[in-house]
Amino acid sequence: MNGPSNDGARSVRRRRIGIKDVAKAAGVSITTVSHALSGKGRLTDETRERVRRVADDLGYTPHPVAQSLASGRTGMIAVVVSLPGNAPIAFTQIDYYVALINAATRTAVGRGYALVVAPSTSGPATWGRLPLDGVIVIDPADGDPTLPMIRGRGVPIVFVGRDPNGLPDDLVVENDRASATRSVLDHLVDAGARTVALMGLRTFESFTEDALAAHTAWSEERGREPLVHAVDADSTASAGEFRAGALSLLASDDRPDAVFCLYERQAVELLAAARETGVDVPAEMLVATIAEMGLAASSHPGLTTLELNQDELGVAAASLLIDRLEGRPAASVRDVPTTITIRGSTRR
Amino acid sequence: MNGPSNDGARSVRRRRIGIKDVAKAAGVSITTVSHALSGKGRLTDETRERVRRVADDLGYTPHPVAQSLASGRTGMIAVVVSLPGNAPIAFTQIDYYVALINAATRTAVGRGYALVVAPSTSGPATWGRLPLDGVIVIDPADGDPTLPMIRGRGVPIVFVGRDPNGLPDDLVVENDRASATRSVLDHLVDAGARTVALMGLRTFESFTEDALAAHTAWSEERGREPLVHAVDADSTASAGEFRAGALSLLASDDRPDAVFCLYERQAVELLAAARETGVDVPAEMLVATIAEMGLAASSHPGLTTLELNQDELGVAAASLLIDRLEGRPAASVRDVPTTITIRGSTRR
DNA sequence: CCTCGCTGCGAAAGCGCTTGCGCATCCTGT
DNA sequence: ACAGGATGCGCAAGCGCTTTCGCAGCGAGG
Repeated sequence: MNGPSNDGARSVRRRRIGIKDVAKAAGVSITTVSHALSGKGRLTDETRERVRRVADDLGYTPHPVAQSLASGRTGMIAVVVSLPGNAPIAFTQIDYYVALINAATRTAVGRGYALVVAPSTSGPATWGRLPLDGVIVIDPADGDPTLPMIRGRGVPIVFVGRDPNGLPDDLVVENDRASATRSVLDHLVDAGARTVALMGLRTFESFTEDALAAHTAWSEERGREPLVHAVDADSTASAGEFRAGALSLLASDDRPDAVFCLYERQAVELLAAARETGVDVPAEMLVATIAEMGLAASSHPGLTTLELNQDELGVAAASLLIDRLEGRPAASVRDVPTTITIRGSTRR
Repeated sequence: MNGPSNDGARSVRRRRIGIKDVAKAAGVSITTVSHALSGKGRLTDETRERVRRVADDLGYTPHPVAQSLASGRTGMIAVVVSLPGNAPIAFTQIDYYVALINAATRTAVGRGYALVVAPSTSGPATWGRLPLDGVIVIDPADGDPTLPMIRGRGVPIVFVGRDPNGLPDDLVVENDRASATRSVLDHLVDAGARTVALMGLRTFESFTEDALAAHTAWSEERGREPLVHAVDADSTASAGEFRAGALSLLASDDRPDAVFCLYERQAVELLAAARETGVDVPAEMLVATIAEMGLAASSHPGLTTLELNQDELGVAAASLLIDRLEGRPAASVRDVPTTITIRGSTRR
């Protein structure tokens, strides 16, 4: 912590030391300095090493902005969660997003990129200024006003989950929702269910739509009427709305004996509502949901969950984007497998 | 969305349109375009307006990197939470940080800056590349290896909470912890407490130290031995460690009849431990803590909390930094008041 | 009629780096 | 001994903007 201090008069503001200073000190050209530090060019190991040492001694760090302008690459990628701004819950509260972003961050840093998290509510002030090589958009929502801004940047984008209004050649990382949904429904039947309902939200995201379609097809294959109970709200739904939806399901005439909730908070409220109205889970009703918030393990009974494998999604998204940035060929769509974690809510 | 498409061969990758294109299209020099768009220089309103329209029509957006290099300002500030990397809990889980950062983001964006959140674990890859005008460091921790890196950038820094190893002229936004601590202790006495203990952690942060000192002084003024019960862990403590500390406090010979916990999770565990060992809160023991995680309102009984007013801290931090960046004179330290929210845990 | 100040605009010099290419020098094979 | 390639390094042209400064043109004051 005791840097150089014998710099004569107390420096009003010491000029940043640049590549020219290093060149002068090492007695070489700036080209050579640049090459020495970047590992490019043709230099003897001795020169390379000497330049590096001089640079270190001087405490030289390249000016990132100049570097970016000259090279055309910034080494920065942004990740944004496309949640409605008025959501009663920030994406930081949702384990699913946090884990996914952490995994993406580790991957990006490991490959020499910095990853910044942009607030979902960022406007042009952010999207216009950020010097980005690429963007990861998580759960692109229909009608999100920031999506056109991001697309307008003209940088490569990887979507985690398909953009409902996207182009066919978008780069996408996602789960195979159809088969994931079917695997849950199958599990419920295996666990003894006769009628399996799907609980979602009225305003469908692409995600919800896929699950719905899969449920419909699955039901029809079994010659059953698809039983869907959609709560009248979008994904910004409050606990109260979920609770009301749960109570209405429990009170309905054709109450199903198994429910697959597409939202974890929905399942939690269903559990609470069931306890309140004296419906026993899992004896009278099986409940499964998708792991999002990390609430499933600690609810009573524990909730069987469909795991989307966020870590793998995050790694895949970052890898796909960086491969693309570096011109490496890669498939434009990557499917990440899902798994089911069985807990008390579907164990009789 | 239907840009010019008569560019001969199908554009392999359409060249970004730059200031030169706008200048050509508007029949002026690039200087004039720059001036027109930035509102500087001497131009007739008519020219200004015309250039703006042309720029819009062409869909021109200035290249942020070039802009930064030329102007020397990037319009970006970073915020980082200085939490140990091995913390069992991410800062995104802590309401206090999330609210603070949100407030800072709103303030920054409102003043034309983009604010990026850097992972606390970021290394040189991030800190070297990010083109930053300034940094906000939240809760600088003693020995955090990223702090020197950030200081090394040479950009202005605002600390939320004082850096234990900081310089006297650091820009700091903080609460007056001494008086805040005293106000809580006073409240506990008002609520009927006779002996008030302070529960903290063995490895002290500057925050903890201030509270400790205040508690000691306060106790001595009342002619009492200061009762401190420090849990043997740092702020990365797990629930189990907090629980063990709580049990040991409850079992001690000179069990206090009021406790001020410096960490909210600590208070939650104390409540649980008290229930378990048959100590009634608030009848036999009053408990107060600092609002961090948003758990206080929903515990049983509700926890009386000291509110640090995160929103105001965030706004103040961003404002202070930006004032400094823009050369506006400002005090280097800003105190944000605290408030106490009284709940069941101190209401007899 | 000449000077002066003001107005509207553009030329050009950077900002601090990266990189294509050219120029010596040296080594190798014949 | 000499051509030809390999090697080590530097020149200079950018990257796309901002900003200083200078240059005309013009109206007004003396």
